[in-house]
Amino acid sequence: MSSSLHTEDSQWKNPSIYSRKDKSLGLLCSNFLKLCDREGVDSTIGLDNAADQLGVERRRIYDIVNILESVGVLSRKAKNQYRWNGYSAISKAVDLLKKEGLKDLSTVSSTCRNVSNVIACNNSDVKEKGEGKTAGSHKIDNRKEKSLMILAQNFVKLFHCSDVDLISLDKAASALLAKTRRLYDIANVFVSMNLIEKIRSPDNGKPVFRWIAWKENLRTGSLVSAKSDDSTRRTFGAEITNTTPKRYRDDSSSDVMSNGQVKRLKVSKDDELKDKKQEISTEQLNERGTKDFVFGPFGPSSLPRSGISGKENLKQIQNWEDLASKYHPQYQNKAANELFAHYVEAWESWQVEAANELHKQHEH
DNA sequence: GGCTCCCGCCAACAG
DNA sequence: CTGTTGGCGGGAGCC
Repeated sequence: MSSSLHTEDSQWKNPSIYSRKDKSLGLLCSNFLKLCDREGVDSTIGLDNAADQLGVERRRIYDIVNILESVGVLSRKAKNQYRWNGYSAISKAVDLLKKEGLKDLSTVSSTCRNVSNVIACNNSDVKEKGEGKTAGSHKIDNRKEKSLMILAQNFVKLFHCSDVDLISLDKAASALLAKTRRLYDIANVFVSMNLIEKIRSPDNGKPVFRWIAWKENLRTGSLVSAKSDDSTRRTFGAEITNTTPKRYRDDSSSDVMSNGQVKRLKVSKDDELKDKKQEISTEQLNERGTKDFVFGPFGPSSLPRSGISGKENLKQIQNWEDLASKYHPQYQNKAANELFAHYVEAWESWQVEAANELHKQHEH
């Protein structure tokens, strides 16, 4: 108790070493996934427990859970209870999302014209939730529309329903009528799941994201973070002493799970960036013994948009975009900025328009 | 200096 | 009402 050997050797204990990276959503997500995955079948995740195990506030768990739910790995069972669906659920969910997105595209609404806007608009229509409420047609949950889950789903659609491979958060934000800040959260989680990756635009070095899970031929995924032996995980768990002990559940912690094995792995700080997805092995995750992780029904044969040569074109166009981005800083005043914005929007618009055309005549 | 994005306030929502 | 969820943006860390 009072034996506080306060010497200067306690490096990881020194509050001045604090790095916000140690608390990033992505890292937390990795740990959370580990937590979930180690449980066998019938794994029910308790938010309190999870927060406790990971040494973070509940608030952060909500963020992660919502995003994870958007791609199906989790689903809400009850208050404070989530069910772990496994990684195999992702392809299904994404597939569905893609279908949804494409459908929305074909039924172009009046004002919504390009992919982004269609996606952004489509959640403003009715939810068709059976017949629960009698004449309960008041203003639709504005709150719900803006939820992280919906936004995350739309973000996914953006990748799968448009021809662009590289998407900057900036663009995505304006496309989805959302705040960029929120997309950072989502992107970080997806990155930690290896669904997408962040790369730099060659010219300007502006970060953009690209979908990398189960690409063309390799049908296994990624999600390396789930298990694997990569010891690049940062310290975490019960070691975060400086994590504002503000509002945790009391110590009586009824450990639902066996005992937290999420203890610190003790690794050096900077090396996680090295091994990105790079090598996506065929297995390395299905060691749980269950039928998890199948990733079957997701082939390259999607995108009915028969863009044979169009694809090439669009690739080309992307360069233009990058080019445009590069020039962005040149515009100083507001007017010019808006002009630029218009330009970008126009670019997106016509691109999609073309896709739509193909779509239509493909329909017949 | 701009890009990232953690933190936690506090308002909806559920019980 | 209390407790749970989670939008939201201030502002600080990081490049």
